[in-house]
Amino acid sequence: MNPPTPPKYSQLRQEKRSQILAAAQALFLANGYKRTSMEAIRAAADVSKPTLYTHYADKEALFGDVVQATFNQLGFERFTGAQLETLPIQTQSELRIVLITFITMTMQQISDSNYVALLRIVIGEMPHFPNLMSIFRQNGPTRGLAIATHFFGLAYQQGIIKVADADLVARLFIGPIASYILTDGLLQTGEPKLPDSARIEAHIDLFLKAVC
Amino acid sequence: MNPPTPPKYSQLRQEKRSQILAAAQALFLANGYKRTSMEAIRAAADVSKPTLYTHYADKEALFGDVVQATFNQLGFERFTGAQLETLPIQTQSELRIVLITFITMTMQQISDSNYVALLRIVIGEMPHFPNLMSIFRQNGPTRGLAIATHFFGLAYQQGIIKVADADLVARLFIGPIASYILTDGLLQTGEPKLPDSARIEAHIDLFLKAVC
DNA sequence: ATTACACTAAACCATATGGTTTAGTATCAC
DNA sequence: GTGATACTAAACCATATGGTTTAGTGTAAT
Repeated sequence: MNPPTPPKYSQLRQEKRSQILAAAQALFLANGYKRTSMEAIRAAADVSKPTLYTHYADKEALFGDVVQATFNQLGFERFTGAQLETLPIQTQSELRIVLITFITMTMQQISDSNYVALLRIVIGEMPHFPNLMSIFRQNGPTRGLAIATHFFGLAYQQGIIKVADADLVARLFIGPIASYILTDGLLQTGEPKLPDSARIEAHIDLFLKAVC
Repeated sequence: MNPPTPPKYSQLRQEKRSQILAAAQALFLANGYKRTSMEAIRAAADVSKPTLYTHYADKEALFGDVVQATFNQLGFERFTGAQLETLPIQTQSELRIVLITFITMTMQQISDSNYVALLRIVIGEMPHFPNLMSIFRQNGPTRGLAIATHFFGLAYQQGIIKVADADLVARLFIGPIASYILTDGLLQTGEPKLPDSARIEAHIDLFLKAVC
């Protein structure tokens, strides 16, 4: 639909746009919404104010784009529910491997400082930007919980686990991750110290002992 | 040290102070730090600006007091580590009762909208107010985790549970609570729908099956 | 060459904000 | 009644902020 080589007009234009987005992302994630001024973004993007405002109608629009773009960068799409559904799990040892993979990947995301910064800001600004909620439902921990719930529902149907209440199981499984997000990510400013693989496996084994 | 009946001077003064604190609390919790102006606080407290500034040196000082005061109102001191230590737990059924109590009380706190609002703001402002971190270590979920860790360490020593790694056990136990805080409290704007007592007991039983 | 696109610098505007100062009032203690 | 305490209303100040307007520059396409 779009011409494969767009005219050079819009080429320059898109360069500017990505400059703006990058600058805004850095500033918003570092300082939050209210503490970031459009003038600061303009300066960091090395762009004039009229240009800035031709790309984004106002501050809110730019902020929304930053949130969405940051999510996309963090790679939440890698572990989709569809992928989980098609995984051929028949035995407990296969289940164990999938769960370890899931937790390990999630922990990697948490250890990304951009992730924690984004989470922090979204939590703080959610009451003032209602549309953030829907964005988060499709990307953040809420989505992870939904995926896990669906997954454990299937696992029960296949007889791999013995507890029918999928939401309960999912919360028991996701819970420790949530605790790391809370105590080591959000409620602390330094770099989080996350569990190593041995601790992750220990957690999985405890979990399996509970639900199998 | 203080006279039992303070002079009426300071009586008026303290009235004004509590008016200021109440107004500031309502506005900060509802709108956040940056979105709340000193003028708005002054107006809501029905107080003049000079009075406001004789009570609090600046906005930050007032904010700090609001955070601390809100914590005190939420009653975090009720369930201290000392209380947990002195509880006479020898059997699994006793353990079960204590854990149910712990979770039930914690869930009640979570269901307080002031609690979620405070958590939200503290998480958002923590990078800009480093001293908030220490306040939270002594009050919030971090403290809950520390208490639980200590508790399960003792439970293991007494042979009630069979897993030695107290932090691991504590995170498995606290985790589902953290997941509720995250998905139903912080990452959503409406009133959280929390688990009923049947679900809490189901969770405890799963947990006990894992660690006993 | 002219037109349209995209940008720039810089001034401008209205409003908000944290905080201070001025001038004056009511009350309690002596 | 005099002085100290504690307040008030209102003006004031410097700065910041979101957003717009003005006037002008460079460049690709026709």
